[in-house]
Amino acid sequence: MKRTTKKKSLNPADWEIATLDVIAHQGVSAVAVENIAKDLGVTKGSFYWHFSNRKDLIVAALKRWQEDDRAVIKEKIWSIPDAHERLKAWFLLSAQPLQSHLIYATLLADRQHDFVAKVLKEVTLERLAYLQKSYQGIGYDEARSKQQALLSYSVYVGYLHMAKTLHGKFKDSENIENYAKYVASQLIPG
Amino acid sequence: MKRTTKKKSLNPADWEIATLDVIAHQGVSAVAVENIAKDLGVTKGSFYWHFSNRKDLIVAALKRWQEDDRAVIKEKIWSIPDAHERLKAWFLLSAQPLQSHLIYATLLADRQHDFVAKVLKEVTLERLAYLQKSYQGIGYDEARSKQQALLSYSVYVGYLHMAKTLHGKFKDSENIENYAKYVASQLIPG
DNA sequence: ATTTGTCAATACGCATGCGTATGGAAAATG
DNA sequence: CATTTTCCATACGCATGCGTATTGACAAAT
Repeated sequence: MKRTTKKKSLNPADWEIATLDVIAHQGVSAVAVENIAKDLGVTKGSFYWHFSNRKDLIVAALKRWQEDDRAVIKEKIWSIPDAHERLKAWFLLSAQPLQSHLIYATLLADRQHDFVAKVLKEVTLERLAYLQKSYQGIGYDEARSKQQALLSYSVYVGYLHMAKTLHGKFKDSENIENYAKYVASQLIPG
Repeated sequence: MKRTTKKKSLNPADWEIATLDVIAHQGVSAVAVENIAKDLGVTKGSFYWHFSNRKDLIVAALKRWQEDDRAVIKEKIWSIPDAHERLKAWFLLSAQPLQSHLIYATLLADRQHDFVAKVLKEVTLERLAYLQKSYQGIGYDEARSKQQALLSYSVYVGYLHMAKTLHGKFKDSENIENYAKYVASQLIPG
């Protein structure tokens, strides 16, 4: 995955983006300084000018992911005023092949590292909170909307893994579309 | 985690069990020959007498897990004749703190290794099949029971991750019991 | 034009962890 | 008993990958 060398000089963001690419497809433990350097067309001499060590790189990359994800949710989900429609939009978004989902799925895998666990917990709680709020918006009381949010979010997480585990028996978009509709019909009343 | 030295000599099964313990709590990539040897109170000189290499050990351990899990399902789930009750029993079993679930969750994480992916796919398809069969047993047609099985199984997988990710905000068994009942009520008709 | 700052190449040290080679002790076998 | 088998310890080679040290090239500033 060589980059087109349109820029003469790298900045931290370049490294973070390349790192997220590795995380999305191979997981955190596959983040190797020298390999990413090769992807970027340089050697690690460059890396240690921009970052102090490997952990710093990963933390910075995850922060970037977290912020980007937050922005997408804000724009694509919270812009929808009606709670019912908002929930439907969320389920639809969840089934879309975005890198953000891949990253989330691999982070679930690499929880051993405490800095991963930290980000993961933050993101998860945040997402549960807005799901819960949406369910309250369609009339569920607090306790029920909490449970329902957890249930719906579990479906999301589970789906991510199913998609990876069963790839081949699953990926054709016809079925996915169907399934997404079915899930929404089961988890959103009315 | 030192073993009580009641036995003078080790066999492959001892290594496999110790390996599953590591996998359950730290993942496949944490399986290090020398560490497990230390857990068992020997050195790796012993290991390479019983196994040819690290991969063989992991594959053997996973095979053991797969067979044990199959046995549990056969005994605790398929022994129930009524499909409705059987599904309820499955949801209950899923919420129980068994090592088998931990292992499954970490395997989802360590899919990079193709031998892990292989086992994972087998087990998942098998479980989906019996879930589907149970849903057909309560009257769902084939297409619907397939989707419903996928949905229910996603909830299971998602729950495993939620439990780990949110541990602390989640673990008290009162809530888990409640949540399990709620999930069952949502995913089993009647 | 010289100096300074920015970015990168190369070479090295070092830890980890797999696999091998070899030898030894204890138990089974004759 | 002697000898073979079984099981394990020790010591080594080797690859990978992180981090450091040193040097260099090119651009911007003065």
